Amino acid sequence: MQKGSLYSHIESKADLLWEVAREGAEAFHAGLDGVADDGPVVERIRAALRAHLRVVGEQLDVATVFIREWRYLEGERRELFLAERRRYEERFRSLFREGRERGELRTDLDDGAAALVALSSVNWAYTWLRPGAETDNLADRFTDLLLDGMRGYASR
Amino acid sequence: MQKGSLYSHIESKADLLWEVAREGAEAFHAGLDGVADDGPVVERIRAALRAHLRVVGEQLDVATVFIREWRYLEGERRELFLAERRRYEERFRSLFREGRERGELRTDLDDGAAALVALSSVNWAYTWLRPGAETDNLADRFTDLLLDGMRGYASR
DNA sequence: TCCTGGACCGAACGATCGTTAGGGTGATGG
DNA sequence: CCATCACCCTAACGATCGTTCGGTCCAGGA
Repeated sequence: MQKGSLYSHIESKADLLWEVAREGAEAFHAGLDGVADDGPVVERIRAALRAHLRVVGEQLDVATVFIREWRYLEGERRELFLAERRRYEERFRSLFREGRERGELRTDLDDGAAALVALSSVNWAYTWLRPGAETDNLADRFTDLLLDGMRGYASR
Repeated sequence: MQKGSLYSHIESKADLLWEVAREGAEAFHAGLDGVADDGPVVERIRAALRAHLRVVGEQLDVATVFIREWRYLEGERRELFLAERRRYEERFRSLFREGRERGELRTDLDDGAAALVALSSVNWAYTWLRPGAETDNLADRFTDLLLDGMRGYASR
């Protein structure tokens, strides 16, 4: 397709970015929607990381916009997107908070830092993950590392 | 400064990118050079994460090139840079490997995954860290989370 | 069958980008 | 005091980018 032909599908480049950004928000939130809202928090965290990495692996371009390229949004759209993004991060964080409150995670857990480290790990994957690669195993390795840590042995 | 004036300092935009990329490699490797090569591995990991985050906080633009923008390098420079970057990651990984071999970290540790998660966490900071912000505390929070994990209590 | 509409092409537009050239300014040192 | 040099400016160039427009092609419906 020639560059000009694109404009029978979109209104402007900014519009296209906005559409892809919304598609990304939808995909990532839909991933979290598939995570049970009860049961062991540890398994819900695993499911959330799997869902996130799955979107990155299966919709790499959309994920790239949601993760990084959204910052070229302008005006009100930027604010609307940021609200969705903060909501996504908050949904993650509340997983860790709930785990701490229920005693399934350390009672001294800094859930903000925990969500940040977990999301950093899976976000960064958009820079190196091959499109279409298998991601569930990777997500599980991340989950085990984050939950059990690197030293000593954990309770599992 | 007007854009044209820049060219009394550089040869081309590509040259500038190359210079900043090398400056980044130097800064990050210098950070690791400041980490002791003996003593408790756990403290060396802490020092390495501190050093990395310090570069991100103090030289955000240089760090951004080292972490992400290097991919616009072309030809041989790209290969040279990638070798330096791989070496940096390998230096990190060898920390975790040594920790495992010495029994200071889990004997079943996947040191590749460990280095990936640790570096992802600190790399991602270039997207949100405020330039000049204090980073040592943050690095310590990351270190504790990664080493001790999120569930149960660890040996410290 | 013809007509319509959607998808794409090809060429062009103005704006921006990377770069060059020529010139001005101000500090430094012989 | 003048020459020099580093540093920056302005103006312009060609290339690329985002966008528009007229036209072609083709599938589906009347």
